Amino acid sequence: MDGRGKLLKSKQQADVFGRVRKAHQTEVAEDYVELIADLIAAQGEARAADLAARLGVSHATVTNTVQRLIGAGLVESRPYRSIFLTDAGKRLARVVRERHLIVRDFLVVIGVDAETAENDAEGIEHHVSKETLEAFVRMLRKSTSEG
Amino acid sequence: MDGRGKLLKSKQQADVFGRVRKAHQTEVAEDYVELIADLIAAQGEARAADLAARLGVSHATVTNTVQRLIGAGLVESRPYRSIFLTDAGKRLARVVRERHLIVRDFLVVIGVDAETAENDAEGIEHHVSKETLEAFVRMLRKSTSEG
DNA sequence: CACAAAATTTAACCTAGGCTACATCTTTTA
DNA sequence: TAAAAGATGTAGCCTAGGTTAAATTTTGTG
Repeated sequence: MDGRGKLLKSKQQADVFGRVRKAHQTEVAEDYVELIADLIAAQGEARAADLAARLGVSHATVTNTVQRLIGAGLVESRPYRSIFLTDAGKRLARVVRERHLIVRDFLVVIGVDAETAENDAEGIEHHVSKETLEAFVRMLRKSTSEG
Repeated sequence: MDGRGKLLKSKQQADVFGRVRKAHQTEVAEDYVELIADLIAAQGEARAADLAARLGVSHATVTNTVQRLIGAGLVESRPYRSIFLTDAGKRLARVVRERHLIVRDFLVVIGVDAETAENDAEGIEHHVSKETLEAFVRMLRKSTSEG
């Protein structure tokens, strides 16, 4: 417990915050794509109304965001029709889903209850680097081989 | 590895996303307050220019945000003078700093290198619930008593 | 002490991501 | 099949958090 030690250099610290800001910009895209994939898997299609209900936002907000995701090449949709993932969207969804499950299962393994793990994973997952995710996987494997 | 199982109920899932959105709104406040406290501790005062350099944003952005934090009762400042924390701001800074250190040290303990731990902690810390933080502390204690 | 440099404020603008209200299209059903 | 219900789109608005450029205040120095 040595505390934080000396301050980082300004530029270094600015890079850290910059990365976090950048992560924020991708979070919404990741959440939508993940949710669209889940809905398609569970119900055969993803409707804007379902997304709105599950995200807890208005359908107008969903329309806005879906337009941006179309622009980003992650999603396809024709007026008044349901929403599909492009190949890029499907790839992203797969990555996001795997990461989500790893974070959630990791939290459970260290003693967090299942519901809290699900909740916290939703916020944490977007900020977990490749290295940290690998550390999570190692812990998961260890717990499996032990228990 | 059972996957995610059935979909959550819409309302339940909306609550999860709602919590994450709410966390986002507090992140900037937490980052500023934490940084202001660090700067005061290290340099005796917190200037807008320092905040801007360390956050990697323009000084105009800092001015905007500081105005909002003043409105939120976390920060005090007179025109052209440096920035201080209110009592509420100091309390928040203490909580945020402790949580940050726990997350960072926890990541190190599970095998993440120090620099990545510092980077990821900055993003993760805002999304860690009390329960998960307690699980982190337990792991930290275990590693201390073991190693 | 005046003036240049540095810091801060202000103004005008942008995007993301929210909202409500209203218009329009689709689907269901009487 | 026509009207009601439900889903989607559109318009106009808001806040947070960014930007650059120009104005102002403070500070440091010749």
